[in-house]
Amino acid sequence: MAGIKDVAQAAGVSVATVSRALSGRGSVSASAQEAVQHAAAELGYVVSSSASGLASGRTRNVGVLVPVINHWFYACVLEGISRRLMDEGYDTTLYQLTKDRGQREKVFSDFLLRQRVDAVIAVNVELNSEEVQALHALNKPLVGVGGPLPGVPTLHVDDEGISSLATKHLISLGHRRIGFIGGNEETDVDFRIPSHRRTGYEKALHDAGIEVDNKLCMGANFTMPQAYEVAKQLLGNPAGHPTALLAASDEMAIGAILAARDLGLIVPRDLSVVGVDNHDLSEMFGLTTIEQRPHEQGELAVAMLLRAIRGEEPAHAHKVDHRLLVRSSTSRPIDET
Amino acid sequence: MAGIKDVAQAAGVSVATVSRALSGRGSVSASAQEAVQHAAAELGYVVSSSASGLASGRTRNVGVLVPVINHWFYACVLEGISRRLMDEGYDTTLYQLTKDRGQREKVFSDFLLRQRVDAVIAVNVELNSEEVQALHALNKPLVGVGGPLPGVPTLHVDDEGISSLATKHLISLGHRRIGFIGGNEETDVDFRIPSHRRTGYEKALHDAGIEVDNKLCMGANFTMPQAYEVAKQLLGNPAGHPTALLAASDEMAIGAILAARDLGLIVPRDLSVVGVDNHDLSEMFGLTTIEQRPHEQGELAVAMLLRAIRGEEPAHAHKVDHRLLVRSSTSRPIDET
DNA sequence: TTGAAAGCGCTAACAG
DNA sequence: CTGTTAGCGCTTTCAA
Repeated sequence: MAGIKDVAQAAGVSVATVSRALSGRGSVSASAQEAVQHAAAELGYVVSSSASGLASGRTRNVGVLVPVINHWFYACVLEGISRRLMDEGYDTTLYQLTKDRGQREKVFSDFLLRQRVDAVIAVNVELNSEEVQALHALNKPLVGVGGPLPGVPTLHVDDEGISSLATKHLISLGHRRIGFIGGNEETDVDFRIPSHRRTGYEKALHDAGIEVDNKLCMGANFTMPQAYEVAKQLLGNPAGHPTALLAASDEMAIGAILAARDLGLIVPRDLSVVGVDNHDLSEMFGLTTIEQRPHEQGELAVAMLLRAIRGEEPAHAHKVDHRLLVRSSTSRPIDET
Repeated sequence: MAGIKDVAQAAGVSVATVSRALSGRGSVSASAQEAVQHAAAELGYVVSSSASGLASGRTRNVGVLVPVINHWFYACVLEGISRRLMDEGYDTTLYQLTKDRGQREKVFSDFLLRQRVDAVIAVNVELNSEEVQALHALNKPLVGVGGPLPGVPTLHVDDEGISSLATKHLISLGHRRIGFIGGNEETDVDFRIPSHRRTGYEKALHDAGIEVDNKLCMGANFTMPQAYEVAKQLLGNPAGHPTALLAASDEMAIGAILAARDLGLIVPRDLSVVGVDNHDLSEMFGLTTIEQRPHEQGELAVAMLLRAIRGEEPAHAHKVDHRLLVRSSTSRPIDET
């Protein structure tokens, strides 16, 4: 392993100049710059992150906190984050937080605080103020994705606006009996995303003078299989089923479509379905949905973080755009006159 | 930030003793051990990974190379890896390799070589011998998941055996015209997993004295939507369709089931379908499949790596078990006598 | 713009 | 079992 000294020697300059030339900090003459670059390439020299980190306090590494990886949203955000970070020459260190309190404390005390990272991105993990404080005290910038964190710049979609928009789409088509498949306690722990989505749904109904019917609202765990089960109950009700259904995620919406099919209902003739996400599978099912772009959210989070790391004006909480994508799973309800 | 000196002072011992007590290397009296532990907890002391890494050459960090994250298999493997690594006190640093050659070289020259990691796990990325050499030269243990790497301990399922088993299952039910949905050039780049799966399928047919019919073999990109399209072509053929279908992944198998349904075919009456994976969605579709457990593969890979890091006898290439899970998507073919 | 030199915080001989 | 001390390889004053 070539060290900085070897490069200095080969380039005929001091180690200080090599350091400056390679890091871009401090000024270096064009000739020295060139010589160093050349020598470094020749020797295959790469700075040691430990040594550089120890001396400078900067690690060029960002910690990313996620609750799960095997889930469309998180995987996409993660891809966006790691891609952008790599472009900027940063490493991505992954911390998967489980429900286990002990493990979570350990992540904070043993992992994050061991100074391996310059900054942290929390994806849908609700940090308590102590945790936020701890990072703050270490002067580690923190950006949140997916839910507002007190005093932390955060990136998130407008969950209420999303479900309100979806509901309005159905109402504007003429639907009055609109069902809702949201989250359950289990999925509502961190940011109450399901709750917010339900609120938007209810608001839109209210605004249209439609009463909320709790019997039309079901909870599931954001997976296709569970939404399938739940939708079957909703749609199989002999007292009559809703003419439209809003699901808090595309995967659940697809589960509902499959449930409808298995009951012999034609979508959208007998049932309109709207989801949220614009998941990779939604096009295949002709699913009308509200698009959110998790990759972009990840990339934006990195951009915000870099500003903070570089000490530029801190970006503030920030809503991510969403838009209605109308496909073939929604239409006017059957005229029952 | 409390440093090792503060702890030493508080515990009334030398920094060397603190280091020994906290790292478990070298012997420390019970009383000193206790005093150090106490002082460290009191002061909220955590070793600086940069300083420790610089002094010892060990970083307690493992680099993981993956081609994508947003895919069931990779996400599961990643979850398994990061969970086990965290249990062992290691961090997980993620490197997402794109097809871009330049970026890939950069990962090697700039990222891995900057000594941030103690070892590397490559998940379905085919490293060339130079890359393997580079890691070897740096004395960084390397473990592969998902494909044999020359001279590298690797964990992988027996792709040929898997598809052979699946095919035999169909043959034993009485099927003779068995279609196959495999990968395409795009998905075959790294380890030719699709090719191996096709080979197993063909072998099983041969063994049963059935000729391979290329018209029954289609390629797709391992996604549900594309498999849906491809299956439609296969099943819609007016000259007659196969009575059974083997897909190289569960997602593709589900795409085929949906295609069959949309053509009015009943699974398994008119068409038996087998997949590979035991994906989260497979149960919901009653899909008969060959199970592979990616979480376990990730965990096993970590175990192998830790042996190498600790200098124990190197684990060798290793096949992961698979098993046939019969559900309701396969049955005897209709008796057409 | 450059070089000399003092650390960064820890580990690992080494000596006791 | 414990303390002393010399680095680990770089960054960053400081002075030139």
